[in-house]
Amino acid sequence: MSKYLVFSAWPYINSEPHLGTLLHLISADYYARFLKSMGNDVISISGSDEHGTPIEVEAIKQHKNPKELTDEMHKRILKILEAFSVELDNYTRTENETHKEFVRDFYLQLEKNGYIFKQKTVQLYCENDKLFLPDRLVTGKCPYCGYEKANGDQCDNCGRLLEPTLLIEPRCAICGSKPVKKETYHWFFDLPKLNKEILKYVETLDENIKSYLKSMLNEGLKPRSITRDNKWGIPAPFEGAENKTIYVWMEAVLGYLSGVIELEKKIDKNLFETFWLDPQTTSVYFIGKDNIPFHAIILPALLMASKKGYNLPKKIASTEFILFGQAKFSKSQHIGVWASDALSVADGEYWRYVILALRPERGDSSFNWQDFDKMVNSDLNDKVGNYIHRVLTFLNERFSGIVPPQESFTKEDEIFSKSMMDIQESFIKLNYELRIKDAVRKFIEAAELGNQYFSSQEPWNQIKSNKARASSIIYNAVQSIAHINFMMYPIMPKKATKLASIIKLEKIRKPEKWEVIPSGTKIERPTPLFQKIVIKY
RNA sequence: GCCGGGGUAGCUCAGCUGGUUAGAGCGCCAGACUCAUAAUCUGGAGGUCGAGGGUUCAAAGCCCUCCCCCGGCACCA
Repeated sequence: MSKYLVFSAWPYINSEPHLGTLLHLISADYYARFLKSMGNDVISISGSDEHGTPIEVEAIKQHKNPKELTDEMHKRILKILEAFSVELDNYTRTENETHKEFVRDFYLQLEKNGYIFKQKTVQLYCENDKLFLPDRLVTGKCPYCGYEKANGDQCDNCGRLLEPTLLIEPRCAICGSKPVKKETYHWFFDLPKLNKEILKYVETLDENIKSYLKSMLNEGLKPRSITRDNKWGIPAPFEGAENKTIYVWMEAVLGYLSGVIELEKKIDKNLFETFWLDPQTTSVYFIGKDNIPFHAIILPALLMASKKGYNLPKKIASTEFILFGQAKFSKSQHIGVWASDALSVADGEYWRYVILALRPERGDSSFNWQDFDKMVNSDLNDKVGNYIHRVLTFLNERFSGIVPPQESFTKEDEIFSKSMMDIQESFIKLNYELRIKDAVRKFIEAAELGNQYFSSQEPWNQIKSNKARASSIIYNAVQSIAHINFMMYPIMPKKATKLASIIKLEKIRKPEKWEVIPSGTKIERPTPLFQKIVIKY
């Protein structure tokens, strides 16, 4: 038994999450469940990331104050997570008091340790909206190509990187008025001071993570600003920073720590020290590739600078993007699948399977409705669902639902049970290697194997002439369902729990041997676990 | 521009420390079976592995050139 901290990137809740956001939450939930079913000691954490300018902007658009907006959004997310069976040990939000307090103390500690300094900067300010404008919220004419709608950070027409101050006729992207240049002070995290340690740490990470960081590390680490001039956020605790907040990114990542403290308070157990400070703990972060620099450089650097001995991220399970057909998910162009749309088409657990089976672990993967149809109706319903159903129905019809004894053990039975155990073992191994997509495939393979065995052994013929043989076949088939149930659990926990109750399993744990359900067990009459769905596309 | 990832059967992808006739799933075609939600099982067709050159006894895999797609390049979360 080992200790694990399982994290999902915190969704930024300025809008409804789409499949890409759900991917990390579902992956983390999947992984935490897998680890628990293996008997490990696991804490899983995530939460709503709710501060910062984009939320303020969204609130202005909706004529609300930011807190109202995020209260609403957080509630919506909780419902969505429930619908997708995501039950982390603590799904919280960055507005919680424990978090805010932890962040303030944390940065004061960093200041004390000499990693914070103050510097003057010039930024564009919108007097109408009373906001310092992030680069992206400034539009204007591109100085290179003359494109009228260039953003402050990049021109979408010619692709060149820009500075907002370079734009000709800059405008506030929110109200369109002309921003003014304004001097301000900001506090910076002295990243270069940790250059050596970071380089050493990065060496411990996977190759693909390293390659993402290459250009950043080659250029050398630069100080990173940690304050912002907006209102909606955690007040910066530094002297003279009264009107400033902590930059959302720099505080949201600390939620991985504060989330454990908050959980600890709720259940009154010493979790924070035993997990965050014990080097034996393995931490796993499920994030998108866009988040790699923050989790592989900034977060570890912050943890180092605190000098508290916190565990640095051990495994960063980053994924590429899920594309919608050929196109990237896009809010503005309404490309993609959003949580509530997804739920109106199919049960959240079907989506869990589809999302995990598509997990873009190597390259971008693309989603289309034809494949979705096939995955739900063929993989889930026809292969897995029908295998379970045909076996349990046969058991009910011919054996009154009582698991028969194993009266013979043929060569075929041996091959079948061994192959099933092998599949289970590789399922486990792949999961520990974080090759979740392949592990999920094993679950389907298990059902295929079951169908092959059942079809080739023909218990419906055997029962006419050789009831003892039929007994053994059904006995083996029932055992295989228990193994499939174990693999199903992290993928579709509610379905698996329902199945477990049908086959009279109290707890879903890794089966150590072939027999899980002893002869003589009375099994309920099954109802189909899955239904086909009709999709119009 | 710089860095990185990708371009493999109709579709989604695996294979990529070079080595038997390039794989899987779906789709398609044919057959088997009837316990089961017309579900399942078996077999088959189908690819000049983005283009061109090179290294090698041997390349999808290594090197060079080029084309296409995607992402990052730090105050966007």
